[in-house]
Amino acid sequence: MSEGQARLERLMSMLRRRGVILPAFQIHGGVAGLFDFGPIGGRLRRRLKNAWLNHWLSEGDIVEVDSPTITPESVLIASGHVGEFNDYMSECNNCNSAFRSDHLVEEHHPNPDSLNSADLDNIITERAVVCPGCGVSDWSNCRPMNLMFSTQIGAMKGSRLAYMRPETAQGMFMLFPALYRHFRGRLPFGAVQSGKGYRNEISPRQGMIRLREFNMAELEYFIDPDVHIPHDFSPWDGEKFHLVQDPEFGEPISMSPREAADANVIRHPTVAWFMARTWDFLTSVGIKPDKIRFRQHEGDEMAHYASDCWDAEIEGSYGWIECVGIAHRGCYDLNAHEVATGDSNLRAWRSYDEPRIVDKTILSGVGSIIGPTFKSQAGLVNQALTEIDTTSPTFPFELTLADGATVTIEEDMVENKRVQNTEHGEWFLPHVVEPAFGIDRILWHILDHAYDETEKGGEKYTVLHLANSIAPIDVAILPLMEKEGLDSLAESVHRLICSVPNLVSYYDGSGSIGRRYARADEVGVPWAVTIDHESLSNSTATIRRRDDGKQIRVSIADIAKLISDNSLNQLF
RNA sequence: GCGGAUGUAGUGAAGGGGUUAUCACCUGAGGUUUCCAACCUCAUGUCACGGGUUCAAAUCCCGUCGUCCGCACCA
Repeated sequence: MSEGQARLERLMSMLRRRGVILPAFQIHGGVAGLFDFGPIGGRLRRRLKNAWLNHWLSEGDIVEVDSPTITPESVLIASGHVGEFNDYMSECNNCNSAFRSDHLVEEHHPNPDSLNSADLDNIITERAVVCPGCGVSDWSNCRPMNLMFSTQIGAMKGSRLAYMRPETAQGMFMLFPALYRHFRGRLPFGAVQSGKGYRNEISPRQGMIRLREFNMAELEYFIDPDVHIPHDFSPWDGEKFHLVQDPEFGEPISMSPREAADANVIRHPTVAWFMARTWDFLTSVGIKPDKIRFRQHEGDEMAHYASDCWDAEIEGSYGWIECVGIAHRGCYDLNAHEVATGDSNLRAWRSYDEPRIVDKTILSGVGSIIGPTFKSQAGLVNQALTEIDTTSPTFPFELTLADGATVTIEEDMVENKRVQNTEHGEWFLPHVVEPAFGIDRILWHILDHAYDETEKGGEKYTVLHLANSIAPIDVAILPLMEKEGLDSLAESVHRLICSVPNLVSYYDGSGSIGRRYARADEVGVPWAVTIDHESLSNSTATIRRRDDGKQIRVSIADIAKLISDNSLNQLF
């Protein structure tokens, strides 16, 4: 076993032992890909999610929403997830490799995605498709592999097929009309949502990296594609981001976000801006800057909805792992839901600078002829006539109606008509830039980067260097000994600190003082207050800094304030 | 799904047809200790589940479930 793997195992043992992250349902045998967050981990994740939420809410034009995890099938059909996730798999009976059936028939069918399982099996058999692995043509029947968890809403006959959401984004698209009203029709604006997402992985591996139920935090930022947003890139002018471009466009390069946007390495400035803000977030919660890179998706790995996508990848024990996807989704989703539902509220209004007087000539059906000729179809014919481009067709011509029927239009059935309209603006589909964060993956890398195995007095010593802002416990309260009133004073300090909202302390009185410092260091408690005899006489206590063990003496009454306003470091 | 490995206290490991299943660390209580995993005494807690063989199964056999590693899959 490599040293890296050995370190990984020691880290995971520690996380289990100390109640940070544990395999779920262990007494029932456990389930791969599902984890519990214990007393330390639960708090850590809460702090991380809060940090994420505050990071985006501080922008001022972004709001928080929350939508259901159970999602009706039709939503996910419209979004493309049902099609994308309902892949058929064929297995080679010779070498037991499994492949996507539609990939196997790609050369024999123009649109393999549209085929059902029987068609796929037929083509594979008739064309004697050979196994890419072993070259033999001996296939099992294909089976659907749905990566979404399905369920029903309601019972029995009245039930409706649904899935556990594979992403939170669709919920935010459903809320677009409410968001649009909330912001009184002014783009750009955004919405964030953090919550659970589900994916029924065939075989989850790599611990926290591939989960079946995971915490995601997504932001949908709605923009007018025709309006240039003047992003301020100056905060990052001194930073060089590690950008791995699609090889088609160029070599990996180091650039500030401003340079990358100007040079069109990042194609949309809003995408560049979100990449920069993502970098801010990751570094603020303790991800090491030199272990972050942005990698552009290559054309063939782009998700079905994305038109340009950059992943923030973080390097850790499993190599470079995608932790954030920043995608320019265009108007894909709003358009898809508009088409699926016919709902007209998924658009935004764009006023023209000047009202436009549109003067045009259109083909108009002559009612006295259209009516008797087409009878019940007459309405559809008139409708279709207004939609054709030309005003001077050659007669007679075939006209296709909305219901698919075709009719023949003679010259005497139509006449040219001049109409004049004043248009003050237009309804358009906003575009969306979506940064999507994998909270669990980020959390894992925070732990991975913070986990420091050092030596102390010839013994192994581990410290978790968590950022103060996300440390699950703010301070440990330790009586030097549990006697002579030191213990009761320490208990009261502990309760005092816990009574302050958003401050968490823990009391530890067992074992030598050094052991208790070690216990606190191992789970990343940044501060340790020690109550000693001097505390009894003058109400002061020592406070120890985790990362260097240095101590200063402060008034007990000041401790809560010093920790909550993060000003302690200035006293050292 | 396939192949291989595997399942023993909170963690990490040893062992094994026989009556109290072992070790270290950890945890708890007491003692000691005036600031960095000290020491002493004591204590809690374990053989994945189900069936079979047997006088006796944690051990052997069968099955199930789970986990890990490869293959494949991974918007």
